[in-house]
Parts: sequence; C-alpha cells; structure tokens
Amino acid sequence: MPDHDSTTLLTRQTKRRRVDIGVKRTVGSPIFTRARETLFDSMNQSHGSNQDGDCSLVSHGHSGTNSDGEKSNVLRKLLKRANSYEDTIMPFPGATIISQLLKNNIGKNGGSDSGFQGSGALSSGGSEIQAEDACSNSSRDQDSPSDCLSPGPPLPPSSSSSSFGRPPPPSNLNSHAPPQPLCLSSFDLDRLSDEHLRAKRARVENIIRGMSHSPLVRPNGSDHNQESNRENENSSNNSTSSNDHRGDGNSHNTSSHNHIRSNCPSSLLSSPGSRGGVVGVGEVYRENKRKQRLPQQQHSFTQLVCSRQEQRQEERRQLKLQLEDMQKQLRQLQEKFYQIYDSETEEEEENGESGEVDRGGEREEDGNLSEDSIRSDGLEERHRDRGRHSHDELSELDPGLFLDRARALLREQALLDGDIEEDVDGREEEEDRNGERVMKRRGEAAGRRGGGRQLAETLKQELNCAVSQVVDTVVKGFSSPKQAVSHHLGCHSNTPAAPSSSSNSSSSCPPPFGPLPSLTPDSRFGSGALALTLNGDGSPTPNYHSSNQRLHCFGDVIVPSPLDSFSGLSGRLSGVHTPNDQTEALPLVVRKNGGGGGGENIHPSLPPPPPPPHHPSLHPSPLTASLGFSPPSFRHPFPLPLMGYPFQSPLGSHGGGAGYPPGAKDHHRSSPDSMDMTRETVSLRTKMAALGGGHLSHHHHRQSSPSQHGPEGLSLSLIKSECGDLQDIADISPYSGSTIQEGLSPNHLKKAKLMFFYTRYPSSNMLKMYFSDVKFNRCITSQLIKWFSNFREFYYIQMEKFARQAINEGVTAAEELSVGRDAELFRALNMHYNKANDFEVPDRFLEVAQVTLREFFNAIVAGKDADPSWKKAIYKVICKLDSEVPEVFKSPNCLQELLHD
DNA sequence: GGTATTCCTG
DNA sequence: CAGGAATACC
Repeated sequence: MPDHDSTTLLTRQTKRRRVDIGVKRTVGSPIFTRARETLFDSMNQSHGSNQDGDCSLVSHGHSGTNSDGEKSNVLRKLLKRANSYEDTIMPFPGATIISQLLKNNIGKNGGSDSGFQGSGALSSGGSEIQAEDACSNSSRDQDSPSDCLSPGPPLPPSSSSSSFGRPPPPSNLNSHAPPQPLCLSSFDLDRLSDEHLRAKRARVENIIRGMSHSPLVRPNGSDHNQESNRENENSSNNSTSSNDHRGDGNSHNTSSHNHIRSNCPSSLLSSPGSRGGVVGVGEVYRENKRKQRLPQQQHSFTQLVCSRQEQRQEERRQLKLQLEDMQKQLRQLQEKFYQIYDSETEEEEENGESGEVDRGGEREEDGNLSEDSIRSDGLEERHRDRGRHSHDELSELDPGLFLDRARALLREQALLDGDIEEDVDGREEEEDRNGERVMKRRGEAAGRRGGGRQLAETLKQELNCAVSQVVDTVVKGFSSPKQAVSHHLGCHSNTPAAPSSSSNSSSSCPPPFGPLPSLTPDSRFGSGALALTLNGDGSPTPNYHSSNQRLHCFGDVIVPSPLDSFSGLSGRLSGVHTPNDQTEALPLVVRKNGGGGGGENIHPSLPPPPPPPHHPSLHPSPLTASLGFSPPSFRHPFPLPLMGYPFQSPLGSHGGGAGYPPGAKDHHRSSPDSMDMTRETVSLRTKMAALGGGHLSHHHHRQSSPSQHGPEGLSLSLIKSECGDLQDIADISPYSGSTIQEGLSPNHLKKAKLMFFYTRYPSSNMLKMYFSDVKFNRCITSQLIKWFSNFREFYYIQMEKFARQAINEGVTAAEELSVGRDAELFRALNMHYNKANDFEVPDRFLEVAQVTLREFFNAIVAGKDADPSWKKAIYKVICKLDSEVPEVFKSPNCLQELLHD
C-alpha cells in the first residue's frame, strides 16, 4: 500500500477506534446487563454465583447487593467483556485468533494495530462516518480490511480498558486465558458462538458474493461511491457510510429490515463496504479472482498463476471480512439478547434516543465506567451503536446478514417455542426501535425467560454450528487455496444468492440474507462444515464440539502466525500462494497450464521452499486431524488432489472408491485435478521417480489410508501430464473414477512385473483390463508397454547371458539346460521381477524361461547371433508362450492378495 | 502419420 | 526404469 494508504489507515483506525468504543458501550449498555440478568436468571441461577465471581473482575459498583443486581452486573461485565473482546479480542480462541490475525494482517499491511488502537481511542466519535469511510477504504485496500477490523479491537480497548482496567492487548491475552471463558461461560460463549456463526455466515455470504460478482478491477478510487450507492440501493438509509451508520441505528429503530439491509449492504457488499468502497473494487476484484480461480482449477491452471498476488490480497480481505463478520455476528447476538431481554431498558432507550450526539462520549464513558449509566442510553442507542459499530468497525461485515440470521434463528426458535415467537417479534420491533414495543416486551420478558433460555440454547447451538462452519471454511481456505476456492465455488453452487454477483452488489445483500435463515445452515455454508443446524434442530452439539476443536486448532494455528503467515496461508490455500508458499503447489498448477511458461514461472518461486512461511503452528496436527486436513494441506495449496492420486496406486489400494479415505475423497473433490495435473505435467516420467519419493510421501502422509502405495504412487500419474491431454486431466478428476488413478504407481510396476511371469507380451487391451484402476491414456499405455518392453529386454539379456555362459561352460546340448527355482538364471530373474520374493513364481514361467534359454543356446550355437535380427525368431517363439494371467491381477488389490498368499 | 518394438544410453 | 533414436508395421 502506498504511504497515503497508511496514513489513511491510521486515520481510519483512529476513527474506527472511536466507533468501536461506541460499540462497546452499546455492548456494555444496560440493556445487555438486563439481558444478561434475565439470561442468567433463566439460564442458571446456580452458575450465576460463579459467573458473578468471574465477572467480579469488572467492578460491580452499581449493581445492588441483590442477586439480580449482581447478575446484571455480571451480565454487563460479560457483555462488556464480550464487546471489549470483540473489539480487542474475543475470549474465544477463534475470536482471539481472528483478532490476532487481523492485527497481524494489519501489521503486515503496514498499519500498526497498536498505533491504531492508541490513536483510535483518541479519535473523537465525531468522525464515525469518516471512520467508516476509512474502514471502507482500508477494506478496499487489501490490507485495509484488517485495519477496519483492527479498529474494532482497538475501540474496545478504550472503553474496555477503562471499564475493565485492562489494556487492550493484555485483555486480548487474557481473553485467551481460560478464566474469561469461564466468566463468559454460557452467555458469553453463546454470544461469541453466535457471532462466530454469524461471522461465518457473513464470510460465506461475502465469499459467495465475491464469487457471484463478475471479476472487477480493483477499484482504488470509486469504492466509496460504490459502497454508498450500493447502500442506497439496498434501501437502507445509507447514502453515505457515515450516514449509513447513524442511519442504520435509526433505520433499526424504524424497521429491522432496513437495519438489516443497511447493514447487509455494508457488510455483504461492503464488506465490501468497508473494503468497500473498497468492496466495490475489492469485492469485485476478489470475485474476479475467485471466479477465475474456479475456472482455472477446473479448466486450466495457467490462470491461477496469473493472479496470485491478487488472490492473496483477496484472501486477506476475505479473512478480514470474516473476522469482521464474526464480530458483527457477535454484536448482533448481543443485540438480540438485549432485545429479547431488554424490556427494562425501554425507558432508557427512549432517553438514549434523545441524544445520539451525546452518545458518543457517553457511550464510551458508560461502557467503561458503569453499565448502569450505559443503560440510560437505551436500546436505540444500542442499535445505533450497533449500526455504527457494524458499519464503522465492521463496515465490511454485513450487519444485515447478521440480523437476518439472528432473526432467522429467533424465528426458528420461536417456531420451536411459541413463546419465543413473541419474543422474536418483539426483537424485530425493537430493532425497529419501537420503544413502545420494548415496553410491552418487558411485561413479556418475564414470561419469556423460559423462551429466552430456549433462545439462548438455540442461539448457542446455532452459534456453535456457525462457528464450526466458519472455522472449517476458514481452515479449509487456509489449508488449501484451492479448497478455499472450492469452498467459494461450493458456496456459489449451494447458495442461490451467490449466482448473480452483480445483482448481489446492489440488492444481493438482502436477498441472501432473507433466505439465509433457511439456507444458512447447510446450503450457504456449503462447505461440509456448514452442515450447521442453525435451527438447533439438528446437531448443534456435535457441531459444537467440532467447532470448538476446530477453533482451538485454528487458534493454535492462526494465532501464532502473524498476518504474514496468515497471508501466506491464505495465499497457499487460495492457490494465490505467496512466492514462498507457492513453492509447492503453484508449480504444479502452473505446469499444467502449459507445461509452459506461466506455470513454470510460478514454480520458480516454489523452489525456494518457504521455510519461514509455514509456522509450525500451522501444521498443527490437531487441525489436520480435527479438520481432516492433512498437515501437508496447509503447506500445499492443493493437498487434496494430491491425496487422491497417491491412493490410487493400484497395488495398495484400491478399491476403487474405497481406496480413498472418505475424507480424502472429499478433499479431492475440491481441487485434486489441479494438483495432479500440475504434478503430472511437471514431472514427466523421469520426474515421476523423483516425485515419487517426495510427492508420494506427501500423499501418504496426507492420506491416512495406509495404502500400500508407497510414496511413489504419484510418479506415474505425472505421465499423464506429459501426454498433455487436458481431457486426461479432466478425467483424472478425483471423482471421476471411483479410484482410478491417473498415473502408474510403484505398485502398478510391481504388479506388472509379477504379470510378466505370466505374459511377456501383453496387449494394450490386456493391460487395460488388468490395470483397471488406472485411467488409461496414451502416456499410461505407452508406459505400461514400455515397462514390459524393459522387462523383456532384461529377460532376454539374461537368457542370452546364461546361454553364452552355458556354452562357455561346455554345455553341448540344449537339453542339458534346465531352469529350476534354484537356478542362477531364475534367481536373477526372480530378483528382478520379484525382488521381495513374496510372490510364488508360476512353474509355467520356469518352463518358458527354460525354453527361452535353450532357444538362445541353440541360436548361438548355430551361429545365428551373427544376424543382427537373430533374436527376432526367438521373440516370435517366446511370445507364443504367454499364458493367461490370473484373474487376481485384475483386482486393484491384487498385490495385497498375491503377496499375502 | 501413428503405433509398437527394439536398441542404446543414462 | 525412462528417454531417445531407429526401425518395422499398419
């Protein structure tokens, strides 16, 4: 980024900080406290004490001695924490990770989080709009997103730090620490999870949008305008980002829909928005890249090479956006809770509405100083704050999406519980900012609490699912660029909204969201991870666990890695590959393209294996294990494809589809082809051997399956590339053949050698029959034929050698020559074709060998060897001695069977 | 012209 | 064991 960008970033950050602070307040606002109280009351009274204790960290000051008061305090604290966390760092590992990532990214970008935070707090609230713009700008910039995100954390710091007395950074650290989680316990966790879920959703949506959108040139300038336009289009109030934020708040009051939409545009599009204006450019750009990538993967690898950097940036942006989304989601969740439980706050809300201007200062103070004071702000303020926060801080994120999701969730819950329905409606109304309804709610609130619990549970479940999905998606993305792409693709396919990018830009946000509730769970998040059951119908728990694990893993991986690592990961994953990262994956891809230049060019970077890029943390087994990703995947953008091939090795595996481990297959789906292709293209037969070692090893590791294939399995696959048939590549597609391998593996070679005991002159058709697990193409066929040719060569050489030896030894009659299992000739042959001697050579082979030896003996004795083509007669004889190859060899697993026997 | 095989080389 | 060249066959 140019210097000016950095400066802008700083300004943005400062602004953002402000915004964040304001947001924090909102979070910390009394409403939250009440919500907390209600939640706690309903949720667990027993836990309350503990939580209080935990929460005690925050000053209880206001709350009365009453348990309720304590609870409220606790809730407030929790909320504050959550807010502070959101801004600073999420208590969740994932959140923390994200925050860290964002920070790291920022750092990479050149922006200094710390500096921002410090300055950010400083910035006055007056520039919220600007802050938004800045965010959008920053978001626009690839790096900028992080900046926007970063602000979030920073903002809280001021409030959080003041309120909590923690410095933002420490808070982050602390947040990671277990104690906080404890404090947060159910409620915070729920919120966090919700936010995560939302964030995931938002990410997915963003991704989808990006996918859908036609590739755009990065817009440096018009982003803001675009954003504003989009926002306007969306209908929400936002003519401008600044207006939007405030307007959002208002809009929320007026109508939840508006709020959502406004948010949506900003978040979705904008995530755009913040990236926003950037989005306009950034998103489009991303989209373009994504689209290109997809086609590239599927169609050709060359394109991939072209836009590495762009992809990287996009990935960064996406990551940032995701983080932002997550934060937004969390906020939304909080809001929901507030709405649900806030009946009390109604009064305050009205008051709060009176002065938005004051809010800025008050909020900060309130958030920091006392929750009670915050209450005075009222729901509206919260909304406003929310809107601001979302727009300002998370401008990129789509608050609308979150809201929609939240609504959907609420609705679902309502469906589950009639009581809840009312609550939901109330929420919406609250969103609308109808203070009156809020008041009504209060009355209901008491009754609701039961519903509130349910809601909380449902929200938790949904959050868990969403988090898990998000984590999965993120991890996948990181793990392999292609995967990420695939995910994106998947999202597209899955998400109806995704299809039209352009449409999405203007109105896309709302539509996607609207459908989200229903779609969200599975379809949207497309990635298998998505399987969330937002409704909570399903498997929240399993998902939850998975999510947690994933989060941990993710956290482990990500947290340590600075943005660089992140970017590297993203690049790796995306396939954009930073030069370092790309080392492995890209080359392959490139190769494919043309054998040519583009790919190769990329490769160069690869060679210098990126030692630093890969953080040890990245490889963490846990992730791979939990996620199912193989560690290599992280390194290799295209791990999946590779995995598939290795397994394919005839010997081991096989078993058709069975050969692949389920997980592996799934991975392959994403983008195995590219990998294989590239590899194949890259390494020809010659290379195959070399590759066999390295690649195969990778495959092996990746593939949990213990296929016999050694590391070499892949080598042969490369041949295909040589053939250069795109079709082949396409065919290679991991899925196409259940377990059909593109190339020949060492096992295949071994199998061929064993087959040589039966047939010295196999026909191509015969080979196809017996190597059914291999996808035959010219190259493969030629290679197999070449193998047998080589076998024959060795065979005849040995025959001639021993025939002459016999002659030299004084053997006069061919009859004297016999080939037994103890014969030196046989041992030589067996050593060559059955080195392990784990296969029982058929007697027929001994007979043929004896015949061959005698033919050579006779020919030599007869002096026929003078004729240059004297061996042809012998070949002609021997070729007739081929015997049927046992059916066993037709089985891909024949080696295992044969060897075991 | 393409394929298959052999021979030679590494 | 693969690549390349040469040769033979279709």
